[in-house]
Amino acid sequence: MPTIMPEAITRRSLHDEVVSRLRDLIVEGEFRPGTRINERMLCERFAISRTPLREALKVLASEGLVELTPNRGATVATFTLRDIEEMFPVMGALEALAGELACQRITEAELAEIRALHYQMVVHFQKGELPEYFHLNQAIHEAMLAAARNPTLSNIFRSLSGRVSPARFRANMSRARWTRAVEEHEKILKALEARNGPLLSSLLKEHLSNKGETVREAMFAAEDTREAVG
Amino acid sequence: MPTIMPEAITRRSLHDEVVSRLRDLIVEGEFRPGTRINERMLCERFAISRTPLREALKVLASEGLVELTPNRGATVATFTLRDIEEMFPVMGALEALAGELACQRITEAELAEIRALHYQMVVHFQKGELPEYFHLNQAIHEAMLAAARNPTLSNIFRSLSGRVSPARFRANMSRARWTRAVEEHEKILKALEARNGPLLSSLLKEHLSNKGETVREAMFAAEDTREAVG
DNA sequence: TATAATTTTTTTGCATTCATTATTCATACA
DNA sequence: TGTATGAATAATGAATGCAAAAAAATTATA
Repeated sequence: MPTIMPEAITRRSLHDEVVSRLRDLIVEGEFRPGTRINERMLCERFAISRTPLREALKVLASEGLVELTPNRGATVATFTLRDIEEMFPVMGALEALAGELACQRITEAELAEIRALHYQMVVHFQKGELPEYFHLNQAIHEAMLAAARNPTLSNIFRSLSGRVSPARFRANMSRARWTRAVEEHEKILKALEARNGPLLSSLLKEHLSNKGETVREAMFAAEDTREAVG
Repeated sequence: MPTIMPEAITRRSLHDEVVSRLRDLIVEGEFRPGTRINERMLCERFAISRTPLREALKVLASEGLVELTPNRGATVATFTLRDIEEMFPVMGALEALAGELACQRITEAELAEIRALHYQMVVHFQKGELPEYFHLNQAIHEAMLAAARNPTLSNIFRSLSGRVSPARFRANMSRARWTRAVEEHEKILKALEARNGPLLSSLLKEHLSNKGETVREAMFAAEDTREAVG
């Protein structure tokens, strides 16, 4: 990944632009898992030719957000229960590492930032504002990854996280799970403040495992109402 | 990843073929880090047009093997010391997870296979045959990943591993490091046989950390001889 | 001679076109 | 009526063509 330089004029090529736009469409749920992607249709929508679109599709395929079948085109990737069960332990391991590194490297300023995000998140929890909660939740995890000072780790985690987003975005949480998630975040913050790497590490692993369970449940619920996530 | 069905005829599209061929050229060192990739040249070499080639380059860029600069084309990705320092802890965390999962799930047959690979690898070590050693080493790690039964994990690890391969491929090891690596592998095998997840996990983390050190050293050496790895 | 400016060449980015492969629809047949 | 076969249509895969940008080469100038 190219580092973004200050002052540098960011000239994005068309296919690059298409990649992020398409990614958003998928992650934010307009293109649901399983949907067939018609090239002509998207070309008209973005007012571009097929060449950059096809290049973008290849990239998204290698990221795992779309599936390409030879001569049959692209579909938005579908996740089976199995896929979810595979992904969360991996994300757990990655975030556990991030936590350990963050404990060694985090600055007071970064910690203060995370603390602020945390308590703002708690407010949204108390008001029952799920989308806002999600947003801050993600911001906290991002901030911790940033504090780990390992862009490679961040990128891989973000990519995985992006792949589950289409499922998570539409997943409701039971109040019980939600409460528990907030409690876990409380402990995570304390461990980070104490720079207790091993503890933070195991808390994060546990936390991600529970997140996985939440998405699992949501997928079951979705299946019942014929709104399959994947 | 599409499941391979029995009887199904696997038809690879051109760009897909190009992706793996180009990847091999990079990983096996024919295209060294930093080399500019000329589209016309590669088109002639593969006897294809620019379209599938460009699609392949986009994919390899998203895998991190090549770097694309707008209007300036592609170069084989270069790794700084810093990149290496970032990647190995991540690979360590991933393989540690793989080890834990493998302890839970590995079959006797798989274990026997790994054992066989291990002792064959030791033979190559004793004969000082580095390429063969590398090959078996990789096979062992692959087999353990397979035993973890988590294709998502395997894919991510493989992708990362592929990114460092261009560096590792050309890295020599001191006899001391090599001896130590073999000793570590011995312990790893024992832990796997004992299904001792936590032990295996920490051994692998340590092992990967040492691998990182080895590559680091090799990079320094390469820099000295004006043969920069990246 | 060294440097700057300008022209030429090369290379990249994207659109378009052509060929091949799926899919759909209509027809024939049991 | 339901299935099978074949033609028509649409979609994908890859090659070519064209415009813009970058690199190289040439000329002009101090």
